[in-house]
Amino acid sequence: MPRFRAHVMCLGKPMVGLRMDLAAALLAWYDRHARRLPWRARPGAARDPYRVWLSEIMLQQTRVAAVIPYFEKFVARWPTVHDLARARQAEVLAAWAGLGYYARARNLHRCAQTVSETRGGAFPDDETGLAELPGIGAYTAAAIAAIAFDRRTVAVDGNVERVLARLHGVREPLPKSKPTLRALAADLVPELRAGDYAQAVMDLGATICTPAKPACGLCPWNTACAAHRDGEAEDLPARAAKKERPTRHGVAFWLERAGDRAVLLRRRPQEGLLGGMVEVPGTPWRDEPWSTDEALEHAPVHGAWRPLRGDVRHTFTHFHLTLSVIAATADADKADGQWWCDRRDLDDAGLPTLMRKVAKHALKLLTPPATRQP
DNA sequence: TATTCGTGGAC
DNA sequence: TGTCCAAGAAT
Repeated sequence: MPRFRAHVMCLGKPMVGLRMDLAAALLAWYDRHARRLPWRARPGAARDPYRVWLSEIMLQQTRVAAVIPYFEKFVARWPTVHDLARARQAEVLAAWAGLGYYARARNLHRCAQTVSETRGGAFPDDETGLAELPGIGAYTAAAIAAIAFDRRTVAVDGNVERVLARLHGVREPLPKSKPTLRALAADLVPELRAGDYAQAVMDLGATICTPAKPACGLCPWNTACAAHRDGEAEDLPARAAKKERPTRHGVAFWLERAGDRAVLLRRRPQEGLLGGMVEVPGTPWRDEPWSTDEALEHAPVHGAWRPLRGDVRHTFTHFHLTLSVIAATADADKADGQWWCDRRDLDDAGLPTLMRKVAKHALKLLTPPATRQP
């Protein structure tokens, strides 16, 4: 690391000099290469804490490319935190459908109501106050405080952990190395431009210091990077072995109303997987496959149920799911908590991805080829 | 501290 | 096809 070492020796205060030089180099890189993202203010323009907050919640464990269309949809429909607070939870969940981790949407709505109703629409401007709000944890509080209010915080996310593990050659696997990486990250945060710095590390991690095949040749920190020097950038950070995912099984009941062929839907309970989301009625999910007779005990109505060939496969974070689908036509009225959804409205019904797969599967098998859409 | 929460792109 | 894992939080 010739360039940095020379600078350090001149200063006579090695760690301070190194830190200043690294932060300055990263900010200079950021000034040239910052991605233009919908939630980022133009240089010199005022930051909108609502947009910063909304983007940070959406970006939790979610890639930028997946977030952008959702962010645009949300700010167009709910331009301020007051607008979002006044929305029905069902509307917010439907708009969030497909983005995953639905507790984020429930907490987002609660948070908007708190900020709107008890704070006049003003978000807390420091880390401590932000962290008291639902859905805002240690990382997000630090990130919002830095990006929206230019507080000098230490926002440590997956990008920062990866970049710091490589920069310092930390071989201890995550998550045990978290405290070490946080301390190393804290040493680098500059006094000025804390918000830009936080976003710069994100961009570095997302575009240069990527998990696979990092572009070390383009990295503003490559001359200081221990992993690059030792040829092990792609091997860091190490991670504890993850345990294998079991496969669970369920049966979905595709019920069409006689006449207009509207489809029966219902809402899942607030807690747990897909909490509060719309679903096609079904059995519980368990480790063993279901026989048809067994599944029918959970059917929403009695009728001439017949299995559809094939099944629907979906993978969640911690298990695989295989759903078989059985179908029937009913004259019966809906039960409490359930409703009929016109076939043409299914795309806008707020179905999570698993349930969209169920609908696609059933529609394909139950729609006569002659009338199927081209 | 460990588990439970989605989804889709990259490989 | 399967595996990895991404701007984490809540419990």
